[in-house]
Amino acid sequence: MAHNHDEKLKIAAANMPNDRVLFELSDLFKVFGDTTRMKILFSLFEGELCVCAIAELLKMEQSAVSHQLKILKNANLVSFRREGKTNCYFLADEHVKSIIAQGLVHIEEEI
Amino acid sequence: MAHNHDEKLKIAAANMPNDRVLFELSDLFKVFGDTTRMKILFSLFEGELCVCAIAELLKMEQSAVSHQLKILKNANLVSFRREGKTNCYFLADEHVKSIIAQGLVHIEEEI
DNA sequence: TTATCATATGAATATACATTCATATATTTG
DNA sequence: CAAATATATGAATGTATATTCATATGATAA
Repeated sequence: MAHNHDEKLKIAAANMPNDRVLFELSDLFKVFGDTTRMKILFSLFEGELCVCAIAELLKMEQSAVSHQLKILKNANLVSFRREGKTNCYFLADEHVKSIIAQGLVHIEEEI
Repeated sequence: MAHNHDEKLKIAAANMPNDRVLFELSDLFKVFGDTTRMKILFSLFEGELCVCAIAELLKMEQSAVSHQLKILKNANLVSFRREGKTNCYFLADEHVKSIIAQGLVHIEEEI
């Protein structure tokens, strides 16, 4: 036990969210932390798209896109509706854009 | 080439950010996507802390904390100042809180 | 029903990464 | 200077995960 910082530690500890919140928060951001998923989200900014359209746009295999869409769906970032043989995916709500917008502000401020 | 979705694809493609932005964005969110780093960020919400204080608070090895602080520093989420033998880390700017706040809004809205 | 199209999914693989361990660096104190 | 303290860092390891491949499911059309 080296130098003392009990006061500051108490304050920091008192303001630390519980584990559930910490896990859910980092799990949420983890979903944004992948280029493929980020591309998928941006592709849905202007409206819904079916899986094969996304795959064509990103030049990726349909399977890979489906796997990532599942992750996005589990995180409540996208939803979909069935239309005949296709599944049309769309952004689940406006938070998605808000969160990305905050990220954009940050990266655009680096000199 | 199955059914047609050229119109929607054009719109989506036109609004897709360039690769640099996509990479920087997902790289930024990736940094938030880890429980340890999230804890470190929250521990700095009320003010600066030295490395050993963070390690003590999180009950983690100093080395692990240092490694994660480096990642946070590279992402411009934290800065530090030298004070004698210790390094005092603090949040780099208010974006950090804004981004986390947006994430909190999202996870708290799940029913 | 059979064939086709659109999507989902399990298993396998390759890569990314968080933590640990050992050690290096830097500052202060004796 | 040597010893102690605070931190940083490279290498190794184990785990998480993105993609691919093969295949299953589900809907429509012939």
